[in-house]
Amino acid sequence: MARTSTARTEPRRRVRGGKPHKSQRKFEQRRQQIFSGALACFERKGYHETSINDIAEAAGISSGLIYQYFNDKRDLLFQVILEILEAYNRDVPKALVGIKDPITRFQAASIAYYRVIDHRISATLFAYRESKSLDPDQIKILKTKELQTNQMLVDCIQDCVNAGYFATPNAELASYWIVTTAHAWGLKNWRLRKIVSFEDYTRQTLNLLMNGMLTNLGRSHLMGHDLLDGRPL
Amino acid sequence: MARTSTARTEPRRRVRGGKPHKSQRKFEQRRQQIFSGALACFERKGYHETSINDIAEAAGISSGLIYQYFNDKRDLLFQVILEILEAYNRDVPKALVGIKDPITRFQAASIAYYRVIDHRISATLFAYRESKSLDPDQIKILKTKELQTNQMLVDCIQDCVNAGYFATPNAELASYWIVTTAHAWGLKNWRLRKIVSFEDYTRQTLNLLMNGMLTNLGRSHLMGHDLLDGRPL
Amino acid sequence: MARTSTARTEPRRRVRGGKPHKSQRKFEQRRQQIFSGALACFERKGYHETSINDIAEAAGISSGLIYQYFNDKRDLLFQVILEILEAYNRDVPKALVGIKDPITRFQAASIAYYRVIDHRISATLFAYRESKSLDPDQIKILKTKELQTNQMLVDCIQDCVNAGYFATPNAELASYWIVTTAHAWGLKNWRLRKIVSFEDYTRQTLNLLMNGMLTNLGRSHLMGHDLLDGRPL
Amino acid sequence: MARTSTARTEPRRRVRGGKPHKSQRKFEQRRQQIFSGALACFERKGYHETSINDIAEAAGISSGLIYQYFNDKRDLLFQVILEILEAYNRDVPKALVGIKDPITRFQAASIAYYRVIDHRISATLFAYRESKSLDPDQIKILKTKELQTNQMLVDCIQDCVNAGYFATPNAELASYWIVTTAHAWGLKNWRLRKIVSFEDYTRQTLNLLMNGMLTNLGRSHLMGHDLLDGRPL
DNA sequence: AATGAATGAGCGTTCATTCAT
DNA sequence: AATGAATGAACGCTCATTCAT
Repeated sequence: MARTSTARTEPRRRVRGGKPHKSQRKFEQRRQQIFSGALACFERKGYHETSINDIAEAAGISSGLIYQYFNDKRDLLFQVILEILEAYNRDVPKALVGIKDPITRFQAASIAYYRVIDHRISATLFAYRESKSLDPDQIKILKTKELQTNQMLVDCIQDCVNAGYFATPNAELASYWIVTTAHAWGLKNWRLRKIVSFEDYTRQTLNLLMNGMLTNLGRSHLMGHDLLDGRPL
Repeated sequence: MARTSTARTEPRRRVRGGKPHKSQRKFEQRRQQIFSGALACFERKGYHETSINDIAEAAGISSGLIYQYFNDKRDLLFQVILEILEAYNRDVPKALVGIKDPITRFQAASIAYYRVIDHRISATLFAYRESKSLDPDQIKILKTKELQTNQMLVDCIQDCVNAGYFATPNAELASYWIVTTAHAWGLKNWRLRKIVSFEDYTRQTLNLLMNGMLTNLGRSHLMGHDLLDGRPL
Repeated sequence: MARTSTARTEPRRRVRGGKPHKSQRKFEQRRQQIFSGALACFERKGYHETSINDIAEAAGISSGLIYQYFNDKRDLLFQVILEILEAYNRDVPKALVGIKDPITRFQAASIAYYRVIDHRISATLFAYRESKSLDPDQIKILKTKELQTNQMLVDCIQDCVNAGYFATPNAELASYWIVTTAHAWGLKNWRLRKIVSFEDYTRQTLNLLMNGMLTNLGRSHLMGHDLLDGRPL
Repeated sequence: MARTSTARTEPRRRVRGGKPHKSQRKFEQRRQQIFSGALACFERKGYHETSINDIAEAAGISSGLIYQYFNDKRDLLFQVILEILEAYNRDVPKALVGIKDPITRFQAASIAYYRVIDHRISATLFAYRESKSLDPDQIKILKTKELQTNQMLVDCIQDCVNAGYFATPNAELASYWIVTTAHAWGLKNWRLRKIVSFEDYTRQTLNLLMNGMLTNLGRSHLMGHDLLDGRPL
């Protein structure tokens, strides 16, 4: 009866030993439906103010059905936040495909990170706000996921350091400068968007950060193919 | 039942036209008691998970009494967050007293800002998380309050720009670099504290940001009295 | 959050560290009110078919209040059954006050036992039916309580055996003959009451059981003061 | 939605005028499957705690299919209890086949009754517990069924009385002594099995009861072929 | 000023039952 | 014949808020 506080991910159907669905397709579709409904509600009203019925309504289904796809409301919250973080994890590497030059890779990764935040500002805010409501095991998973994303930035920075382009004593700290300023675009968007455009914010902030990290070698290496020079980002 | 969406601040006693307190002193004391209890609970468990009874118990009073000092639970939340922001507003100016040099003022203000965050990390996290639960009017007030604090930084930066020490096209954006990296120390403290000390974080991050803003004039002016050079911050 | 499956008895108020009630009297009164309402509902409709709202209504209070006196519905069930068993425990000893003769004591105890069942037939049925719904710890407590009551009968029987009046190899088994025939009056009352009166049932059944246990000494000792001889029981 | 309070027994297929089954055999097989699953669940967890899905899973079929064999969950409960009572009805007569002597018949019937309870203790407990959940019409049917079984004992006793072996004013009451003590073996098994074996319980209890009923004629008639004398029951 | 008993709306969750496939 | 996805009413329980004391 008592649920141990493990970070359950599987929908109940599976858990309870039911057979797999006839149609995995239909199953995933429904899941997405609920996901979208839940995300929309959570973003708008927050986790606690959203009732299961709100979600059901937003998803166009009955409330009971949700429990065939998610263990409980908290599980749904977890899944939704996880999905947001995984989107980060998916988008950043995509931006690096085919890019060889270390500094360009760093710039591309950073811009991608800024962009993914910009595209999902309210989802990002929501993830910041509501993670606290999860149980410790789930939070640990989210943190791990976040560190994975950050690691991609850390790797880019370390490559620049190894190539002699960046001089920064702590690559992970440096990665947090990117992460932090990206998130800041979301967290303080209510004000920032009134004083700079997304492009300007990205350009100026990245320039500032790179300025502080570049060696002379890096600075001269960069000339001619700085991603931040070209007009459209 | 129906809540009008005014950002009520006054305790009910006043509102209802009751007589003034025999002892304003006693009144403030009680208020503080409730404040402290509420903040402690909110930080630990979050707003929604905290019940009025939790707060009453933490404050050592009865639950009913809370309603003589605050209109409702949300009002209490509002006051508590307001108090946190006001602490920022109080501490930063204190650090500037007697300092004349623009760059030193900027550094002192920034360090003060970092420090106030560091001293109240969980309160800061809490304010970030729970502001969403307030009603629009209350949120507007908080934003105004936040802009006031930021304005102090903006002013410092603008003074540096005017003196020819900083070259930065947008002083408010620059102030956000301070604000967001300071907040980041709180928001990502779970990870950052494992890779840098508060002092190192502050020193390195401020150095980075200044590096990108200083003019040559500023750079030479700074020599000899850079707050970030002396060992203890 | 997760409640461990201990057999809680105390009302929540006390448990949660609240201060004791101003008026213990009022508290007990309310508790009794809920008790009576719950027992009435449980007897009539069974535990599962009874909703908390049914009980609240029967008790003339609001549903929420129940949770200030009982931990949950199951706790209420437990308390109610416990109360029933304790009534057995109270009534049987009363019947023995001042009686010295072993056989008379045995008869008096048995009659008392039969009587207490007869007076609370539906409560007895209810206890039989619903104990299964309790958690193991609570069931253990009930079993202990039941054994305490039985022990009084065992003692009476053993005294008779020691005095040479009864010859029965197993006093506890013999006590169960009393207990089960008494319970049978409740369990099969729907039929038994159509073929014998309570008095006749008691008289005939006890006579039968004693017949099988009495020694010749016991039989002659009994003459002249057999409780089962006098007309009114 | 509105349930008419008839004691429906027939599976829906029949009711709705569907064609007869290709294979009555298959039909009965399925029915048994569901029966077994339901009984297993009901005994272990009780009626209310068992969900239709539990039963479906235990029976290895889908939940929907149950409704082609039973009207609703209550109907299934009814059938299962009915089946338990019918097992009593089947087993007791079997024990009497070929036996002529009245007292021996009585003994054989009684032992058979004790035995059938012993073999299905948890089913017996379950029937006691859950009958309350049925509707009045269904309960009436169960009572009738129970009286039928009892009647076999009554007949045996009456035969003994008619033959002058037993002196007991009320044969049905006497039959209840058997029934009651047999059921007691189930109801109080948690304790009784710790103080006597099934054989000892049966032997001692039956001896006790017979002692009280036998006439001198009966007593001398019994000599030499008392079923309770031989070692193995 | 202070208490805490009392309320009752509202929540998350379950599950018997239906029905399209 | 058989499935299991879908429904939605109903439950146990919580807690902000009120108010008699």
